[in-house]
Amino acid sequence: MLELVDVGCSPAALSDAMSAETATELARTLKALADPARLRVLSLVAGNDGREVCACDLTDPLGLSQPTVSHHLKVLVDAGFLQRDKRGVWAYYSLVPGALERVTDALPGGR
Amino acid sequence: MLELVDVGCSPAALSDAMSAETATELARTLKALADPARLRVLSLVAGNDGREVCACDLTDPLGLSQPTVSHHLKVLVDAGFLQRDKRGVWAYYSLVPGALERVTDALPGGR
DNA sequence: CTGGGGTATCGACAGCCGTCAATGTCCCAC
DNA sequence: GTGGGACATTGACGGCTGTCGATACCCCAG
Repeated sequence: MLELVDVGCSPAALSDAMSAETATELARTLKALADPARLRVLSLVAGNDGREVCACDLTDPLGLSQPTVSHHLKVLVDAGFLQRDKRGVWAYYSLVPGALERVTDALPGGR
Repeated sequence: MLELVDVGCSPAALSDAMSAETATELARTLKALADPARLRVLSLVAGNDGREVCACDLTDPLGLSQPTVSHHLKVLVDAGFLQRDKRGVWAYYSLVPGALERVTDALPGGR
């Protein structure tokens, strides 16, 4: 007999996947990045060489209403990408150092 | 008088943001990554040291139905992260080299 | 050719998300 | 204290998205 069947598909031959919890966590962080408006916010803040950016500076270049900008800022703060510093009437935002690097390192194949 | 008003907020002092088109494009790519199931798929494929992974190997570790897995694979292929090689009845998937690096480089502050 | 099995597609449905107008909150100027 | 302005929150709405069952496609074995 000796049926050396070449299956062409060897199930269960996979090394362990990223755990479901890790994947969910990372996905939540990536969702915070996966929006044009938020990417532009980060770009604006990052483009200012670490200087803080006032919320009032953002609604014009983004072309969005003030509540919408505020919403996006909150998402980025909650995700750990931005930090808020409210001084008096104004709110200043700046990058959290290393936040983006931490995400790219957590990606599959990310070192 | 000499009112040296310190405004505390200097609008329009921002360098140019990422263009709306670039942001939309990058956001679309990131959306493809921002899902637990898809991250685990990439992790499974990447964890196999470049060897191809058969679609039939994926539905079990993911705990999802076959159509759903097929859907996620299509999203990852369309986004340029995976390439499909259908040989006979089976479909083999492998990483597109450099796809992930290209995304991380496009991120704000992503040099 | 016929049957069987691996994949892809379709249709439907629930839940999430981005957006805005309206409103609330809080701090400063007067 | 009173008014105004900057920012946050709420509520509502349309659109997108992940999921599944059902079904179609397609290749190989016999």
